Amino acid sequence: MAEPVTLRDVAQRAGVHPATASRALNPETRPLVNEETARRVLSAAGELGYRPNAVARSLRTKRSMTVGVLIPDLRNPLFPPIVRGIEDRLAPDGYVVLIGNTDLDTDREQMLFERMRDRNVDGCILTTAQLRGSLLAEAAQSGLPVVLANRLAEEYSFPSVSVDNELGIKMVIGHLTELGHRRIGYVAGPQDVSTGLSRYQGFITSMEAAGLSADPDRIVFARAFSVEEGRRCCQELLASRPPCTAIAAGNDMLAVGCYAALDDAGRSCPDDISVVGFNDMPFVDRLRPPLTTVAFPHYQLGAEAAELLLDRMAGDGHPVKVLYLAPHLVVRGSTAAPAG
Amino acid sequence: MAEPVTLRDVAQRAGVHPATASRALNPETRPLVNEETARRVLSAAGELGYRPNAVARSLRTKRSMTVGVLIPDLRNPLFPPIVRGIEDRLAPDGYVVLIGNTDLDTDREQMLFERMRDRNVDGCILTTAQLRGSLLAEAAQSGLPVVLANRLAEEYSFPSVSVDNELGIKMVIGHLTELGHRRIGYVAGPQDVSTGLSRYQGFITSMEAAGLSADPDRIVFARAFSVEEGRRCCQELLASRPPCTAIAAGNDMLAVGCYAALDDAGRSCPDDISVVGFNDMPFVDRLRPPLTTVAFPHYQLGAEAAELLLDRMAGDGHPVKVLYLAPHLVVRGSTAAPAG
DNA sequence: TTGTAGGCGTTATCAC
DNA sequence: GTGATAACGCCTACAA
Repeated sequence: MAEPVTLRDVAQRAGVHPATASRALNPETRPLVNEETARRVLSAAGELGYRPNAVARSLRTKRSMTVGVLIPDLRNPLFPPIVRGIEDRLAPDGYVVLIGNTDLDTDREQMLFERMRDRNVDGCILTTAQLRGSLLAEAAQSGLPVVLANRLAEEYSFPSVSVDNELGIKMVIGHLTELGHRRIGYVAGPQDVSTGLSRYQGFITSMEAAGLSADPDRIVFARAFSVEEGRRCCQELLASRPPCTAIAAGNDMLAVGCYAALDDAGRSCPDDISVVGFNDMPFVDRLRPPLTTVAFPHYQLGAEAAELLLDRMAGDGHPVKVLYLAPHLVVRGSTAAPAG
Repeated sequence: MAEPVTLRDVAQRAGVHPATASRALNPETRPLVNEETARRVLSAAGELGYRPNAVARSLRTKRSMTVGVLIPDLRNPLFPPIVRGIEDRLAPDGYVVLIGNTDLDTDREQMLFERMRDRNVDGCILTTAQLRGSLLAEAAQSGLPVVLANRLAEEYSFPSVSVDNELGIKMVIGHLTELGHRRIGYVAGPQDVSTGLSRYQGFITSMEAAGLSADPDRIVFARAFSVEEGRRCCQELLASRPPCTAIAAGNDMLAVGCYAALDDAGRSCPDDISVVGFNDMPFVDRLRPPLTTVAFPHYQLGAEAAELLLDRMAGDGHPVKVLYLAPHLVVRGSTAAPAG
């Protein structure tokens, strides 16, 4: 196959000691070595096709130039742009991304986090942490640089980037009430995840602020941010009396589930019932009907999280930053004035 | 912060030599050590919360329990299920996944592949290789276990999993001709990628087999598998005379682009023009109109690729396997009989 | 400016 | 069955 070229090989060819070769090859220490010598080393390295062994370097320097990214499920269209934003911000600095899907399963989260730590990652971006899971405790205690993306922690202080969920929901309720809706149902996401909780709280607050009752009969809790759960919850809502004229969903996946339930029940959106989502996932503008939803810049959220992580890893004692991205409402075809 | 527990710490606490502790901790070599001693070591490790340092181990053993996955762009909904399938198949065996988005850019491909090799990955899954790019040459020469997913190599022999693209296109043409279409346009994907090329070839072959002419005026080549390119190509097709009554697209992204171009032009799908995609990406069943397309099991494709890679990494001299998954046509609302 | 030496945490190969 | 030793490839005081 192929014989790996090591620093010794380069040094030998350049006629210098490996230590000198190391210094010449490393931009940081290059000034320490004679220009001419450095040139010889560099060209020897080039000719041999030398690539430093990142593992050996990592063992020595305690830096792996690798970061871990934990997400619930890549198949949720919300996450690909976030991951992409992370990678794009990190790649120019030489980092590479380890990815792990957790399914919001505590054990799996734990396992993946440990595997990443074992591999000496320089930092982690979590979009996955349960509000009070042991993962956050472990992360905090480990001293590993950790940044939260699209999530907030209750009890620990991590840098984070997220959306102003309350504000987003407020926009949703504002839009629906303007259209004339009064009986608004809510499909809430899991309450042990910060996005689920804060949007739910935002719903309650906004409804009350609008002088409407957040009737518990018109609130259903999904066990996961999934299409299937959205469908189930919507079915329940359809049975409530008097019926809702609009449904707000904790995220777009749940909203798509509502579409499915409405189809099943032979109800039309928005003629019979309006539906609003949250996230503005890719392609929801092309659903039938196009989904009215709360948008925020996903890619940028990832990029910002990466930026925070870089700060953190540089360890310049920056204070812990908590960033909020502004949401905005995108009105499309899934909302209309109530029928009556 | 936290003091990392090393093998020496465990050994010391168990009152044995580090080498013995190592043997006791490793299932493979445990039989070599006294049961009682092993027990002591294990419990010492447990009490201290010992986790072996994967980097050090990797330096020594030349295995990193890490595999690299290169894809064009995670934001193309085709890839998340594939990546997920890969991870799920690999995780039980202790592997972790490094991911890289290449945008089909040769330099970026190269860079990411090298970074992964530097980190001593045990293998790579490529869904991204240009047909004749230097990446494949480098991969072949490196001796690193490499598997192709959703791609085929022209000049090298790699294990691979892909769809039978010719067959898929044949189904598309069969469906359209049955509906009565004769003037069928084609939005071809990039020809330097195997999926683009084989589907294009399949189109030509199928058209001829159906006794139709594959008129060059009704074939447009996209420079990328993107919505934007699909839109552009469809615009061109709309200008051809006599006009097509149906458009087949090289993949779903291009088909979505066709939707956009039709919207722009005020043409209706399927009333004015039928559109067919390829891939059955998630959510295309919920587009407006639901997209008729060629489906295949994405998740399973990833899982199979991972399986092939595991074989390869085990190095049991298996012959090179080339796997094809059967496609099937999913007829939805975007196709209908031609207007006239 | 360059060479020497030691060690990062493991595991493999010896001896005992 | 266990301990000693060396080495994986690199970096970095320190000495020259």
